[in-house]
Amino acid sequence: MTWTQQAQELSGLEPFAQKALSHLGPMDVGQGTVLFRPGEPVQGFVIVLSGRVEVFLTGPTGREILLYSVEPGQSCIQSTLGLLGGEDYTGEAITQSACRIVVIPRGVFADLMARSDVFRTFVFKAFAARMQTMMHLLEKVTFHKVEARLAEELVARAQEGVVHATHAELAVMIGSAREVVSRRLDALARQGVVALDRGEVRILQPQLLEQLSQG
Amino acid sequence: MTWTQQAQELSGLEPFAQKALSHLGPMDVGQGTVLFRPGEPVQGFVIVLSGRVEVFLTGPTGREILLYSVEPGQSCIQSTLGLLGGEDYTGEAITQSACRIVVIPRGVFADLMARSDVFRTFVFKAFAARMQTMMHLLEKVTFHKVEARLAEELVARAQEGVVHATHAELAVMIGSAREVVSRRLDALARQGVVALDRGEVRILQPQLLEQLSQG
DNA sequence: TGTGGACTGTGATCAGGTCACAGACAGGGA
DNA sequence: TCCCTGTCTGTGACCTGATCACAGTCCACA
Repeated sequence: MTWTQQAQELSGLEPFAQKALSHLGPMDVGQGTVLFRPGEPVQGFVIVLSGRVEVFLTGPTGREILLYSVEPGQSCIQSTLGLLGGEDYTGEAITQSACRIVVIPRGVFADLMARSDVFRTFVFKAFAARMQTMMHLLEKVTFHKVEARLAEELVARAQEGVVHATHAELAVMIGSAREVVSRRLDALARQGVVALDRGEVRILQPQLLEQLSQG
Repeated sequence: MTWTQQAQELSGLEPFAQKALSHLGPMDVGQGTVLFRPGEPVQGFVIVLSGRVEVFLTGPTGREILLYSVEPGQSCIQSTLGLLGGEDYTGEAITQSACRIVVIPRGVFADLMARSDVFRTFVFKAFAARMQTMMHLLEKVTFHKVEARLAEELVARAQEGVVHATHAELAVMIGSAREVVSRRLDALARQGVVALDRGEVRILQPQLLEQLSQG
């Protein structure tokens, strides 16, 4: 079985497309690897088979915001921008865990876009989804308060009622500053909504948090 | 001559695609018309032949931010999101002047995407460009100061050294509040960088403004 | 045991968003 | 001509959030 079967959305690929892709070997990259940086020319279209890649935008002061994370079976749409418009990356992609990825070079990408319905749909849907995500992110950053964004992020990231992340990491996720997150968390803790520990936030009142995330 | 020749990027369309599109009549809409609102289902793919359409994001408090404006020959990519991912609009599109537009319905759109290289490239490039714009917007709103954003906008909007816009309109363009813009403009005026009048800003020192826009 | 590095807490300061309201100006009607 | 109304602009007060400058605090590892 080739790697194309690992990505559900690509498992229905036409035989000729399967063949074109089967030549490309998946590559393994360790945690913390920088897949691309702002300003770099685009190498190819990236698909993540396992692990997770996070894409950040970095401001001139060094502050960062998480644009989106790429889960297994998804593609890193940033790379498409360059392939289509010829523009360089604006974001920075870092593997959040050890990852297995496939890089589809320009030529193969263009060919498949022209000939494979399945591949084209895959790319387009991913594109549309990311665009939607970006719009929502913009909306949140522009109009929502830090408290609401933080509450939403905590709810979203919780696994069995616990979020494993430092205040600095949470700040990046919601596009704020570490100190601000610390103070907000402190306030939430004093209200008994969460309990704090080094590197983790335990959610005590999920429904209240949910409510706060609405604004 | 059909309307497809009016949009440069579409003038090289394959004959069969030309034919498919020629059935669609352009329609004229007056200034201030709302083409779509957040939450509405997507009707089709919109191309602007003449005039200008502006797409806004509106916050719960009523504050707005200009996402992008659609110039003649460009398409409104918002509409593609729905056609691909099935999601509703999140933005609001308003004609900024009297416009002539074409709406390509779902079926025709899907067909052309599959069969016409030129059309597909057109859509994709537009998609990539908007995505890039959105990234830059997000970057500006998140990391840049109001002064820099305002300066940039003034430089970009100036026609013969004059920007015709109210403070409230400028605020929407840069995603800030009217009062803040008023105060900033006031400061710039006191420094002799601009001169203010009801509904217009005259730029006195463009090079200084340019400099401010860098941060 | 202590030491460096990562994580968290805290006060001060400034930019910017929001509210409330006061003028200022333009155009139209009496 | 004068008033009236709606739009545009100016201003003070107040609060949130970003930034800076530290001071603790905890952990891992030598």
